[in-house]
Amino acid sequence: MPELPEVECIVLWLRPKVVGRTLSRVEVLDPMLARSVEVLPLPAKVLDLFRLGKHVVFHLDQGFLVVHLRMSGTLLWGRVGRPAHTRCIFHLSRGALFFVDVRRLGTVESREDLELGLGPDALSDLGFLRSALGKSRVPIKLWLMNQTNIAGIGNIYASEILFEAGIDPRRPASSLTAAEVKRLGRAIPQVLGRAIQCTGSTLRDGRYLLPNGDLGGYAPQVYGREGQPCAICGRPIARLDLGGRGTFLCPHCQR
DNA sequence: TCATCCCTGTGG
DNA sequence: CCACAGGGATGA
Repeated sequence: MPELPEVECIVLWLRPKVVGRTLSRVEVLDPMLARSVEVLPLPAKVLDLFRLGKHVVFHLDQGFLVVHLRMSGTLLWGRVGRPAHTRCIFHLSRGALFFVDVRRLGTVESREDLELGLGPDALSDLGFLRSALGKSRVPIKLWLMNQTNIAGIGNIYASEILFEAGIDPRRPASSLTAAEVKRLGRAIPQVLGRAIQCTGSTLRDGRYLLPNGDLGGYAPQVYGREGQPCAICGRPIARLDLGGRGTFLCPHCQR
């Protein structure tokens, strides 16, 4: 479900609620994500909460708790009762955080380090793009979605960013001209920043929510809009398959 | 570098 | 019923 903007919004919302509080218990309801949670020394103080790529990281006084929401996970703050599909509950002083995940693909792990194998964050300095892209012949959209290349971009925003940059998602990464790399470097923070300002995107299935239950307000320009008119030229948005994922573009505006 | 798989739910 | 869903690990 969540890509960089959604995870960023979740973290921004939660940070003031959890930082400084004590994590007394992690109640694992789904054995599928038990993993190394038991190893966690509790109780622990939450020193900080931050985003790393698409991961939510609790910095505890004795290590890190890393949550990955994958396709359908979300974090809901202190609701009365237990939401459907709750897989795990983080019990904090004066509050509880529910990890809800219909598809059960999400993960919770305690770690001593943060070596997650991620490339530079998509909101960091993108000066590396030019040389990095030159080394790969994979379609640019798949390159952007590979977290070891650049961290945080997923299936929605890969399509959105390439529309903003006017680049066809099928183009080999190494085929981009200097001007196109420059446009891409501008489109990435622009699209992601705009999405964060809109508190992320909630698709029709309504799975992504802010921790208080609010919906994200970002309206995609191309993602999920097959057949609808392009905002620039009015011609219909097309859909194609890249790496087994739905890919949306304006064939006229993106070259 | 690809297809396949993990899992569950929804929409056409 | 089948296609598809915001992610990523795996193995051919």
